[in-house]
Amino acid sequence: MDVDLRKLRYFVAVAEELHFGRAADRLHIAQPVLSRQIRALENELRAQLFVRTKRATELTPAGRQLLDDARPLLAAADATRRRVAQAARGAKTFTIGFMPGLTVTSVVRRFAAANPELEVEVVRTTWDDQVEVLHDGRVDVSIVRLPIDQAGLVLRPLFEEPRVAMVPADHRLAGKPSIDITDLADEHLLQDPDAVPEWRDIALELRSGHPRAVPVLHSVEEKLEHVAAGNGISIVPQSVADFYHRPDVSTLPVNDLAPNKVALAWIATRRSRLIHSFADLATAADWAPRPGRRA
Amino acid sequence: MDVDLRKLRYFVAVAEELHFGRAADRLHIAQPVLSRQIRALENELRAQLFVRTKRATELTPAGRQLLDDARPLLAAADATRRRVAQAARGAKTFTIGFMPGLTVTSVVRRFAAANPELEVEVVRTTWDDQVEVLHDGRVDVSIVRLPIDQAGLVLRPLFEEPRVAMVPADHRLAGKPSIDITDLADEHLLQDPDAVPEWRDIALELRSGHPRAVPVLHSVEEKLEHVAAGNGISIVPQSVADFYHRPDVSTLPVNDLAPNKVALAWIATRRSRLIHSFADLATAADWAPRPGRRA
DNA sequence: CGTCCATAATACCTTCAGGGTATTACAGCC
DNA sequence: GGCTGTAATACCCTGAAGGTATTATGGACG
Repeated sequence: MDVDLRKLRYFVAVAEELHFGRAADRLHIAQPVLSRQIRALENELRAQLFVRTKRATELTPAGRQLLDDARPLLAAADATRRRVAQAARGAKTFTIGFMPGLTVTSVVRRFAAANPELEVEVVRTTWDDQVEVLHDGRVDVSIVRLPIDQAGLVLRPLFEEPRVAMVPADHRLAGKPSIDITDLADEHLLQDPDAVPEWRDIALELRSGHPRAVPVLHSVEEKLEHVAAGNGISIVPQSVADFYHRPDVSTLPVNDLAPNKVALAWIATRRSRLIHSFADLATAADWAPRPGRRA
Repeated sequence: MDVDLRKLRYFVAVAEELHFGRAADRLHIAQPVLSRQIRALENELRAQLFVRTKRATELTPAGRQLLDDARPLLAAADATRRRVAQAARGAKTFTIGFMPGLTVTSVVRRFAAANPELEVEVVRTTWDDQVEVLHDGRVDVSIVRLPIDQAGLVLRPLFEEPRVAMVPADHRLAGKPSIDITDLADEHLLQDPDAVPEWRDIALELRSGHPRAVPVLHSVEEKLEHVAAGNGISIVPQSVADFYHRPDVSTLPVNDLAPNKVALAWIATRRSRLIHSFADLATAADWAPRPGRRA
């Protein structure tokens, strides 16, 4: 009658690997078991999920539909476990995620004061997991930097802030009062080009057909390390530049760069007095960037 | 590792019945099995879900949290099954729910014309299931009458329409050009008083402390049957009155009655080109009530 | 106060799903 | 034609989920 979440997890692994053997390794089970479980799932759902040719494994339309649905479903199940565990621990906690550079202390302090029975936690997120932490229940609300995948979320805009370029201190542009985005056309950007469409559209290295590889960087610190080492430049929100200041990296205001939008996000299916009261506090708060250390 | 949806369903049954025996009956399993499964669930989650005194069964805080999460989770699982089954059937269908009185044909026709590869279905909903059909995947979008439980949904307002009173044709007020809500203070209303707060706040029968029972009515037709039989009166949106017209029931415009709001709703976690294109069509459509047959 | 009743838990059995290993079937490649 | 990579098949074993019979226990009641 009910789908089995274990089988769903198996299915997602196979759908992502498109290879039974590798998926089985990832799941730490034997390959024949996985084959059998997927077969069973297909029977239960009365739907073929994969086309297995001897040489390749592909998703059917039904499989694609299931993959779309299975991921949020599994995330919701994880979130449920987390929330129950927390409720059982007795101590009611409320966890707030936030992206680097954002200063949440004042809002958090006011929220904690208004809810003294609550244990209020904060979690620093990254680009990769700022949405994930919401879906899997690690945080109750998260202060995110747009753009994000908004599916299943409620967003409340908080403020906008300019974005600036971070270059090595000995860079030819370092020290200029401001630059145009076109000045960066022949630079190497240490992040996903889509995050800065203004640069992507003019970048020489992308037009040359030989884009340089972008290392996978999960934190601002790592990114700055690469900038300082002269491996490239980076575009970050003003507050990030202010917060993660280091002498061997210079900050440059850039004209014609759309500001970064910051919003509060939470799961649309959840309805909680606490979430709404936090949202109201956050909306009312003064998010003006603190005076930068650069000044 | 993963929670078992079967156990979750069992849990919900027990949480709703607060009685292992009755819950077991409802689930068509033996009571000891149910006791054991709930125990197992409690162990897996490392959380006590019920306090079992010899005489009563109560939810713990963790149990309440789980109940809140389990219901949408199970609904999402159902919806997944439905959508996969549909995708497997090959014929891509798009299903639109709508409440009584609403005329969706023109929008549906235009949507079907714009998506000829699609099989477009319509489903009439009721007050009870207009939200449920969205959560369990029976429809892709639904045209709902507010107020509804908006958790997990995206709403797009479409239009508003006045509400009118339906009374027996031989009622003392029948035939009046219009009445005030106060004229109905000593009438019996055949619906949930909270649906018409203007009446609830003045109703004599509610102030007397001896409210008459409201029969459980699932369709407009049943409601009108009761009205015609003289068992009470009913407040409905104008378009419902126009559509379900019968000679032994009269329609009365009522002053000081907030209009009924109609909106398009869909599941917040879903992101589909089709849903958005339907939403745009629906927003652009002319929803002005058709000329009533009463005229 | 003893008996009965209602209710959940315990004991014990049976079946079958899910895990494992060994092996086979089959397509492509050298 | 043998070799390799890949999924499926065959077969076994364990444990979870279902069932029935019974027990423990607190409340109701004569």
